Amino acid sequence: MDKDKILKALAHPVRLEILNWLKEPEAHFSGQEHPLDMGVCASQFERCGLSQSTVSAHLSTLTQAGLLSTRRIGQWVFYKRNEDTIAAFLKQLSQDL
Amino acid sequence: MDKDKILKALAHPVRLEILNWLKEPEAHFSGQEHPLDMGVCASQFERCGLSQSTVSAHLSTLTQAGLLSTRRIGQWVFYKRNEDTIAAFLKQLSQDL
DNA sequence: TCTATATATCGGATAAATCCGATTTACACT
DNA sequence: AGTGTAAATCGGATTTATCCGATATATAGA
Repeated sequence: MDKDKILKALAHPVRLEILNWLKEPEAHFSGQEHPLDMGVCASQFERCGLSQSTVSAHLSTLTQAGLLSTRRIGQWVFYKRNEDTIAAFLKQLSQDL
Repeated sequence: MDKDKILKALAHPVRLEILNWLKEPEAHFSGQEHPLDMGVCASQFERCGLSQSTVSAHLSTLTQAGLLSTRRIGQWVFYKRNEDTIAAFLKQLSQDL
């Protein structure tokens, strides 16, 4: 749990938005072809208005920070929030900050 | 309370360190000439190893984000944590994140 | 008013982050 | 093997952040 890395990952509005969308996948990604319990497909996040490569980089930043977990199924990669890490981070921040 | 601004302000280890030092001024700034209940004098933070101008900029970033409050007394500027904003930020982050 | 000290701001160099289009890699299906 | 789709990576342009030394501003006191 790298606090500095997580804080850097959170310091961008689009990445915050992605995390926020993933709190309620049903509310934001109901149109997805695949069942939502697999996670949300990477391409779905291009709705933020950025290019595929940029979105991929943001997803990577969040994943590297431990905030998202990924699962490849076939040619797709599905993303979910890593609630354990998020909770641990919030707990530590509440103590440290 | 600008959450994005605060997250950006927290995304630097030196600024986190400054906030951390200010949690216990007695423990870290006992050598200060002025009474600590005024706050901690700006120059004290140069112990992070950065130049005066850079430290001033970091303090400004934290202040602009609302995380620090300042008080000028004579030629000195004293800094304190703004616990209200910090608590409000943590509360909102716990809800939003 | 002159000098000394503390802090803020300016100018500019370097480093890091952000973004895109193009390419590569990974996988599925003929 | 060959094609199609999804995602990651590369190369490079632009922007933003970080940092310093030098200068400007603010205050204190002789």
